[in-house]
Formats: sequence, C-alpha cells, structure tokens
Amino acid sequence: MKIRENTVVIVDDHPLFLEGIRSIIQREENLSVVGEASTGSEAVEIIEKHKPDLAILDVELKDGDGFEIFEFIKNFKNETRVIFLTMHNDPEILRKALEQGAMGFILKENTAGEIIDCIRSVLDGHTYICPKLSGNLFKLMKSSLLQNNINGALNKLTVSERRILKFISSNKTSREISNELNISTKTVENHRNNICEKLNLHGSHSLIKFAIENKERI
Amino acid sequence: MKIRENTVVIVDDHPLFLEGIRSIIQREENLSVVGEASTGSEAVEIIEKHKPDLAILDVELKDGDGFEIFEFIKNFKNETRVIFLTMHNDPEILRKALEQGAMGFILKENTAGEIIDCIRSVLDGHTYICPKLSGNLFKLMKSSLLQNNINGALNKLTVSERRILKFISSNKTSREISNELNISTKTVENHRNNICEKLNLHGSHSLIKFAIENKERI
DNA sequence: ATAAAAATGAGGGGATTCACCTATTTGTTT
DNA sequence: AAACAAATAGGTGAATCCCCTCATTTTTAT
Repeated sequence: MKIRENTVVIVDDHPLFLEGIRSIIQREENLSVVGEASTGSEAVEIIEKHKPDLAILDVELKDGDGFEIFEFIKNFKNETRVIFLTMHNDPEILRKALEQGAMGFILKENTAGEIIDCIRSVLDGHTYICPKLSGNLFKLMKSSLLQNNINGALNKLTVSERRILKFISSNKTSREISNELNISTKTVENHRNNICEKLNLHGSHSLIKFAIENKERI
Repeated sequence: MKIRENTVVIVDDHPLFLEGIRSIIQREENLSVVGEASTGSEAVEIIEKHKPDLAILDVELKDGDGFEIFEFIKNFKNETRVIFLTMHNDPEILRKALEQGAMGFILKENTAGEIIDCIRSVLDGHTYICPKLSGNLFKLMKSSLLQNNINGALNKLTVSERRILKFISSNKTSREISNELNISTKTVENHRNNICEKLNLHGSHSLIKFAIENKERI
C-alpha cells in the first residue's frame, strides 16, 4: 500500500530560494511540490487550485506580503497549513505570524535539515519555530511588547497631535508648523507638551529623537 | 575535442541559496561547481585549493563579508573572476564592489536566467551588472556621491569633535557630555558649533537630527 | 623654531523647547 | 442639559541649543 504524498506549494519572489527549497523537498520521501509562485496573486490562485497540505510563504513579496496570502487561504477552508519564511529576524514579523495562526516559522538562513524538520513537524500537526528564534523567545516577546507599548501610546494621540508629530519628524520648529497650519505657535507647543506626556518623553531633545526614530510608524 | 569546463566556487551562508545556485549552474553546459562554502574562512581555503575560474561571493557572511574574501583572492594570483551576490539593493555595496574590481554584480532577486547571463558574460571577460541596478545607475551614482560628501564632511571633524558627536547621537545634552568627559560645558558647546559649521548644519535641531540619522557612520 | 591646527574655556544675545499653569470654544456622549 | 474630550490660545520660568566673538594652552607640521 502506497502512502499518500503530502503536497506542498512554495511562494517566494526569489527564484533561487524557490529553486533551493524545491530541491531539498524533492529529495524527501512522501513530499511533493505541486506548485510554485513568485507573487501574491499567483500564490492565491495556485493554492486555491491545488489545495495543498502545506504552503510555505515568503513574508516579503513584491506585490504585498505573505500575511495577505494567509488571509485568503483561511477563506478557502482548505486545511492548508502554513509555514512562514523570512529573511529578517524581526520580532514583529514573528508576532504577526503567530497571531495569524502560522504553524511554522523559519528564517532563510536556516539549514536544509532544519527546514525539513519544520515541514515534518507541521505536517504532523505540531508547530515549529526555528531554534534561533525560539531560543530568544523571551527577548523577542519583551521587545514585541515594547513595540506594542509604542503603538499603544501612539494610538492615544489625537488627530491634531499626530499631525503635529508628523511635522516634528520632518524637523520643523513650532513656529514653522504654526505658520503652515495657520494656528498659534502656542497651540503647537501645547500639543508638543501633550504628546510628550502621552509618550512619556522627558528632556530636551527626546521628542525630536522619538519622532525621527519612529518616523515610519507615525 | 572536449571543451574545457569552467569551474565555479560558490560562497553563501544561506544553505538554500547555495542549493539554488548550484542547481541552476549544474543544468548548464561547460559549467561545473567545484566547491561551496558558507563562511569566509572556508571560502578562502577552497578557492586557494581549487583555483576556480569564477567565484560567486555573497556580500553578507556571518564571519566577515565577501569583500574580505576578494582581497585574499587577489593575493593568490589565481585569475579567479568574481561575481558579487547580495540581498540588498544598496548603492554603497555596489560602489565598493566596483571599486574592488568585481566583474559581476547581481541581486538575489534576479532570475536564474539573469544569473546565468551574468556568469557567461564574466567568463567571456565582460562585466555584468544586474539590469535593475544598471538601469538606475545614474541615481545610484548620485546617491553614492552624496554619501561620499557626508563621509568627506565627517572626515573633516577632529577627534574631539567626533567624540562629542557620538555623545550627541546618543541624545546627551552638552551638560551631560561635559560631566562625563570632565571638561567645561562651554567647550562642548564650542565643539557643537564647530561641528555644525563643518557639516553645514543650521537650525535648532539639525545637529541632533543629523547625529541620529547617521548614527552608524559616526 | 616658527606657524598652523586643535583643544580648551568664556561671555552674551537670541531662539527653541520643556514643564508647569489657566481658559475658551466646539463637538460628542450620556 | 450636563459632562467630557479635543482644539485652540495665552503666561511664565528654566533648560538647552544656536551663533557670534575672544583668549589660552597644547599638539602637530613645515
């Protein structure tokens, strides 16, 4: 009696990675690659068509990201399990992946052996986080919580405060901001103070420092 | 008569990339992979041993970088040609590679076809820069020149000024810096002014902004 | 040895921000 | 209708930084 082969779809916009992953999977027993995609739209189409047991999704794609693909997959009710694959050892990405319900999470720097381990674990119904990450999980969680604190604090800002903060991040003085917005300089300064209070910032240049360092998040 | 095969060594610390590149090279006529390495020291050893026609070097390695390997290769007088391979579309890396005398430069996001084109070109004695980069070459050059301007300006700073700038980049006030260095606050302020002058910075927070944005370079 | 560059220190004026206040108007919620 | 949050505007004082000028000492270069 022949054991049923587990089907896999790979999504990655780097041709070499695609090549590499396919190569190590095809050396394995009971695993077969039934589809490959290099963009988000291709990926969704292929996964809907083949209903694979497993999808290995690159987080960073040219048109969107792996998380979007995962959302689509959930709608198909395929019972396709998902492993996220990423280049960057970024706690925020791991957090997002776990939040979405990924069964596996590996870095592109992992060895072929680790990746096969991950695939086997996930197909057996277990979760697998690459050792490098799980080893540092506490640190990652802490940092992740810190990020949440920043985002949480930022969400406490009102619309006006956030608008002011954008100007500050581009290194404008209160006077310049007040001129551009046609409001009093004093109003801008008040907003600055309220922002500092909400973000728990103290000291001479802590606000401009925060604004520059978190420019993308604002 | 059998045509001599061109020998290739691949260096990359990502097992999957190694796998992918080997796979596409071995599908080609007259090309054979005679060695692989995932660290700088391994790479140097293997290249000295095999004296390949071509070395494909990942820029980012765990122990050092591809540039260091290139320096070693030059000493061997192997006539081994070099292609740099990198994940990051960074003008500074391209500049460095060209400066060192690399014959080829490709991004990991390139297709297998482009990579084979690059290998063929370099083995034929031509240079090859991945189309994505050469298309933007003007922009890259400009940005690269800008970087040089910043570095040039930074090099005008004296030792003390640079030391002060480091403190500024970690958001210390003049008073704090003067306390830590046991010098007068006034001295620190004087250095600040001289730094601003040399870097052509004007305005209230331009120095701290510069310091934070160029933290790594200082 | 002499000149130039760098490091140190100081004075003063002006600008900006920080950190406390108060207060009015407007809109929303209950 | 009353309570509340948000945006607006103003006051004051301290801290910090920016932008000049000047002077002394030490180090470096010619």
